[in-house]
Amino acid sequence: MPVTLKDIAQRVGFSITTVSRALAGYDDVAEETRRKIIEVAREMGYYPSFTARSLRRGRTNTIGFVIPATERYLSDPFFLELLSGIGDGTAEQGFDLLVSTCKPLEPEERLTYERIVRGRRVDGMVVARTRREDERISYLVEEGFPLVAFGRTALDLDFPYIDVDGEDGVRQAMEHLVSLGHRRIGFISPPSYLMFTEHRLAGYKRALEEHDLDFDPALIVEGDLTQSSGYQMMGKLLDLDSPPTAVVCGNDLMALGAIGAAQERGLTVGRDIAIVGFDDIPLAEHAHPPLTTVRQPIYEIGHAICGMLIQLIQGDELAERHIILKPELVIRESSAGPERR
Amino acid sequence: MPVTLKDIAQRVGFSITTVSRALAGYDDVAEETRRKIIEVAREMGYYPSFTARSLRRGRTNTIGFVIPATERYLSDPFFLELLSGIGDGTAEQGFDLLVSTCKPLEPEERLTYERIVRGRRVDGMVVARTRREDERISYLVEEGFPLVAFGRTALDLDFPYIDVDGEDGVRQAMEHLVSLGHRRIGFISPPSYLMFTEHRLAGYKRALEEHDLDFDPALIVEGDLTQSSGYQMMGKLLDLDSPPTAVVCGNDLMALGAIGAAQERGLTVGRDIAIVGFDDIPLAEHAHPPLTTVRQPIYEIGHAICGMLIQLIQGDELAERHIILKPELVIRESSAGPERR
DNA sequence: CTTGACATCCGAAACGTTTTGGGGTATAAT
DNA sequence: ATTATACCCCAAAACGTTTCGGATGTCAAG
Repeated sequence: MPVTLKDIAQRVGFSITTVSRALAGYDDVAEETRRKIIEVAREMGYYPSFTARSLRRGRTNTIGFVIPATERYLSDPFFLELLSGIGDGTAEQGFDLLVSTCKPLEPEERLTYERIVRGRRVDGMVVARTRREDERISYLVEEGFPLVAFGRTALDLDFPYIDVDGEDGVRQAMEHLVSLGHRRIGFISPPSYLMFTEHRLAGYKRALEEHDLDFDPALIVEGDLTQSSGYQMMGKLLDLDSPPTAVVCGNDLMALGAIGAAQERGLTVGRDIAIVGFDDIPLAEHAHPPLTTVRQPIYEIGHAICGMLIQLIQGDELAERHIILKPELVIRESSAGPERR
Repeated sequence: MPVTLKDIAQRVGFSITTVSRALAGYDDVAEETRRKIIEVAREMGYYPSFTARSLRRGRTNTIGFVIPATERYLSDPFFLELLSGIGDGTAEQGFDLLVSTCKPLEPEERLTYERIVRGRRVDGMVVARTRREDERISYLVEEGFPLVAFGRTALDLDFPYIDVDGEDGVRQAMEHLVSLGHRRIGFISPPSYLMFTEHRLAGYKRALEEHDLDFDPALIVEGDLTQSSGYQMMGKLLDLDSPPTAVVCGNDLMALGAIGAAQERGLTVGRDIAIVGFDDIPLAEHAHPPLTTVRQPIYEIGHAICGMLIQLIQGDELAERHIILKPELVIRESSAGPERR
């Protein structure tokens, strides 16, 4: 029972074409007629049918985003912040956002993408948490489907992305720790299949080299980006015969877990041990102690990705197809020198 | 250039109708023909057009969810968990999920709903964080649009919802604190326009009465559900001439902020002061100290809401239109008696 | 009086699917 | 030989837009 163009046409006594063109603002309809049509349309509560319009135009004005949910209880605020950046970006341009969640790396992930892409459900996709060999990206590129990614890959494919220079970020964190006097610095790494792991690890290693510090494999442990894995991995590091005096974590959530583990062993974080995160999620600032971390502007990146994607969809050329942002070290109280001990 | 039924029809030499019916599994097409059609369809990579199908069927197989984002940097893991519950629920039933974010209470919120509902963009809506006079719900009910809410309202309207018994939850928390020996208990309230605030506050007041404790308005402060407001409000409580020995918070995020504020003043949470949250987000368990909180099964509720909504959309009757779940108090280390001081 | 220009309007096709209401052709029953 | 009965197939309409290519009427210029 929704009102259609036909209903309006009948009521005003003009054709469907004229009604459509009047509402669309074409200049080949008389002012008088347009006024009348607009009035009746409003009066009858007309609202164009999204599906009919999409079918005709061959565009859905919708973009898709599949959240790679590693756990059942998706908890990383990273995604929420990214989501709100993307959401605001789409809304501003009159687009909608289709969201799915899907476990990464599983065959069902491919099916999710196929369903969305092949069904022409959306006009473009956002891909986040890129992987070294990212099947999602190779699939989309192969299909010639518009996408913009948050992150790079190791693939030899050209696709538009925004990324943060993780190597530089971790290097900054390391500089900071070294300047505080730390010599044994641990690293709680993200899963190795993720592309940014490689960058962050490279930053860690480069900083060691630059300061002539030994590389000790025992100081590198791999978590899965959850708080509880940060907690566990920190436990492992602290149980070493010669534990680190500072630890850099692959993301803030793991850093929060690491803080918990350290505190549980009676250590005062920021005095007895330094802990640094990555992301600067809202929780970091208000953690206890406030977390020193490498800030990446997640919301802004989501917003910018949206802008690029919509440009692509509209057939425009992108001014920059590859954007790499420098992150910023935010020093708070979770990091301090070992000498205070 | 996507493959359509027409393309297949041309290739196999049957009509579009027959191709459609073969693929849809009707029994009035010969086995031999069906085999052939299915084979060719797969070979050509046929995938039905979502828009065409939606237009014809008058259904989009999509449900909508507008996240009421109070801040720019949406950070409450509550929504992420709810989102994954809803997302999994929709995916399981072959539905899609359309997500928007919108500041609550602003006129633009109404427009967002209108755009989605009037454009017949989705088949039903999920409404979360219900308010006392919830304009979103009155609008949807008025339009006769399918919805299921997470939470009740003060409106005299019948609509399906799932809610958690917040009064009972806070009462349980209070029982726990009183049994530990606390007599001055503070309450960091959620914003008063939210419906669940009323319930949780009622639980607080009822517990006071049941234990003949004085009601002191100074012990009630109102936050906005963010961590930083929890931090600020806790500061206010601790600055009182006679500060509380225990504090119940309207949600976990505020509780985490409250913990930070207490610790900053040199208090050991769980010994010098007891703090209790509400929600049991993943962060709560791994907080330092682990947070005593009232658990509501957010993911499961999201999942169940989805199930109800899809039933409604399919025209089925709901077994239960109003579900109220009892929450469960999870006792961890952030709460202990005042006597240890 | 014809021509052209301009201002308004509209029929019909198209987007890709689903469904309705048959139609044709065998084979089996009468 | 006729009728019934499966069985298999299809044309056409419909969902609600947008757009292409005119059609019509008016009026001024030639």
